[in-house]
Amino acid sequence: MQLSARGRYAVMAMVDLAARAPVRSGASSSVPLAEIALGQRISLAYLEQIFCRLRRAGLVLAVRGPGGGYRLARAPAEIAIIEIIRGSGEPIRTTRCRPGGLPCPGSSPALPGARCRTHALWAALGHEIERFLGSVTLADVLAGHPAIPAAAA
Amino acid sequence: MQLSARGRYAVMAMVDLAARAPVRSGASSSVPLAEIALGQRISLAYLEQIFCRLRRAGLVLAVRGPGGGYRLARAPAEIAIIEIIRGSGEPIRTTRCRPGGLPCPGSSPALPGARCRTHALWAALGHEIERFLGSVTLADVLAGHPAIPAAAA
DNA sequence: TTTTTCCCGACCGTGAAGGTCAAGAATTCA
DNA sequence: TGAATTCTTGACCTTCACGGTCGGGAAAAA
Repeated sequence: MQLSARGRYAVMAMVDLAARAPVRSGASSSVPLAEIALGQRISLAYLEQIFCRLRRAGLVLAVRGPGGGYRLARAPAEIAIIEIIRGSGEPIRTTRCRPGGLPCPGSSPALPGARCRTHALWAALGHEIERFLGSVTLADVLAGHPAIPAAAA
Repeated sequence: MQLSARGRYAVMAMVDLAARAPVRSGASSSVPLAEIALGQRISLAYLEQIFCRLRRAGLVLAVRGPGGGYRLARAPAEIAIIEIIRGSGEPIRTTRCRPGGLPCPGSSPALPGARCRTHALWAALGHEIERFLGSVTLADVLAGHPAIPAAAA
């Protein structure tokens, strides 16, 4: 059970972006990737890949040319962490069962729906993860109390 | 974010073992791995690796020789899924931050505790996953309603 | 003493994660 | 206009851990 670097980097970079944006002079100015790469110690080339996906997911806006960079497409409080992880192309995979009602690899033919006995468990785990990451926003992380909603739940 | 095969196989095999045990004639008889391997379509050699770990974790008991095999060390209701996953040696890794209070790779020196801003988020996610998997037992999965405690929470 | 089963370390191939490179396109400023 | 800056994109490469095999052993029962 592990989170890959891409999803983690994506969230780290978005947090960094959100943190830098308000400091700028202009209200709607953008932050170049080079700055974030430096701050988060992520290679610029790799970060470009990630932001390309985030842009296509509609989470950030790109501005080219001198003085350009990236901006959040929405307010930090309106962006859930799950959106960033999904937007980065990182899948939440808890099963390897085939989709579309096909029988799971380990299922016995006698079982109802040809689902393996553990299928519901993995599905529930996936939902639980998505529920949690959907309940935390960029603003929460920035404010430094992302654990609160989880502990309270 | 994905669960590796080892942890998943471990749980599948334990469920299978728990399901087969009551069917046996003797009350405390054991199930040979070959049977489980066949039922779950997992290679016997790989399954042996996994059960070796589960045994060392104290989750199953091994009996050698003809008529031997494995038995659950405890009642299904007393075995939480998280124990199986931990016992199989699968780590729940949501961060890559260095342990022991060392600064996270991406942390800015100005941040308190030299923790990256997303550290608390990943830690909370890890706790959430462990909480869920700790709330479901082998008996729940066998009974077929492992999703209930999650949905209710 | 043979069979069955667990025990365990060594080994290996593959796929995907993680990361680099290079060429290009849009935009701004001098 | 042209040069600098920054995003855009696809192709490419490298490493490594996962998933899996192999082979020899040891215990226990028949």
